[in-house]
Amino acid sequence: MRALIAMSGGVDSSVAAKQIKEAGYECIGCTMKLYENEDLGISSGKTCCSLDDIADARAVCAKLGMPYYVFNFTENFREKVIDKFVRCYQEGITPNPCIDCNRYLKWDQLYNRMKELDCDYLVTGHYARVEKTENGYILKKAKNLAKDQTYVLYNLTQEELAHLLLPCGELEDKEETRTLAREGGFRNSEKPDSQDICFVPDVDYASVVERYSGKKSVPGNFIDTEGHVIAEHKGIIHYTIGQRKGLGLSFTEPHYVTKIDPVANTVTLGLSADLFSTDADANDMNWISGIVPDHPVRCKAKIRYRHAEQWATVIPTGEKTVHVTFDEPQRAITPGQSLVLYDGDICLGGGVLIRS
RNA sequence: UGGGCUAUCGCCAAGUGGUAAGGCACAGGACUUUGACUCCUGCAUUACGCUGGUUCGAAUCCAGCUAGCCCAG
Repeated sequence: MRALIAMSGGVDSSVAAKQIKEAGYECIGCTMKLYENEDLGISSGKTCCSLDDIADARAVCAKLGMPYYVFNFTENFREKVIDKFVRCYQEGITPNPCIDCNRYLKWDQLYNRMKELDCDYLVTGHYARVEKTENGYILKKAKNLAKDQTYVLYNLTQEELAHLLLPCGELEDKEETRTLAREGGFRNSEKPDSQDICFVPDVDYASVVERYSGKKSVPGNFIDTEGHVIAEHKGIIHYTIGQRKGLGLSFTEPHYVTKIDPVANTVTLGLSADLFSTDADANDMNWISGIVPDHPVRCKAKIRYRHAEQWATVIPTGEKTVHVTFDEPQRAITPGQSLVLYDGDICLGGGVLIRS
């Protein structure tokens, strides 16, 4: 059996490679080059495909005795991830580029490369598990629940799951991951976990939006829930629902962004209590089973990566759309973020929240 | 230029003789493969509009000045 291993240069995917190699697969390592680091002024550290990262991945492959390739996916990444990222912010919604990157790069581009290279499986360092049941494949949470990443994998299909191996899903905790990396003698065994948006050099995503779009954000009005103008904002790309910091305004109590109107170019500010609601709609829905339920589904749901899943009732309203009603009001349900559904430790699928 | 009120950190605001609460904002950190949220830490060191006075001791009492607001003009 042949496996193509997607390696970021980080610890997790390096350990994934080690596990698969030791399991007896014929392995090929690869890294997707997603953007020109030089353009963004990125040197190393917290990204997933800087020159240093590629060197790390290459070194691990050499250690494991497997061939290694770098695939240039910069065009695809720009089109499917960055362009969409920019467009979303300009429309006043808040994208999750990691989900798009997985969907369009890993599950589309890389999956095709796997086939072209005559491999049977694609391997990544994600913390999640794939299992085969009598009713098909299921996506399960990782054993290491603290690192579970099923949230960003909800777009997987039966066909893709059939050719996907996620060895990190079986690891108990991060220390086990690092121990395996040390055993392998990997030079990146102590490398910090990645975080932040890989193509945003510092925390300033807004300047990336401005640079890629070539448009300066246009200041507009902060308004209160009654519509009264309070002050001027820097442009809607700087805000997201539920945001408190960076408003530059002081009141007797904390204020949060409760609404963004791209047409009027206004940002509504309200109190924490104004952020809670029970209902939302999502589109672009993917049911991992491949079957759209013909009845309401009782399950748990998350509305952001780091959100404790909550009980909800999900009603399919079309092939690709659902309406969700949470048992308890949820804070800052944000258009552009993903709604992901769970039945116990099984990820049922998910979609993208839209303005209601 | 008659009367009244108010002047404390960027903003709001406690404090009424005993040696400057708190909230917001801001900064740094933690958390985190998205944006947020959250949490932690820091943030007026003789300083409380200015100048004097009373007092062992004042932001807190007194006087004058200055500024702003309000009501009469």
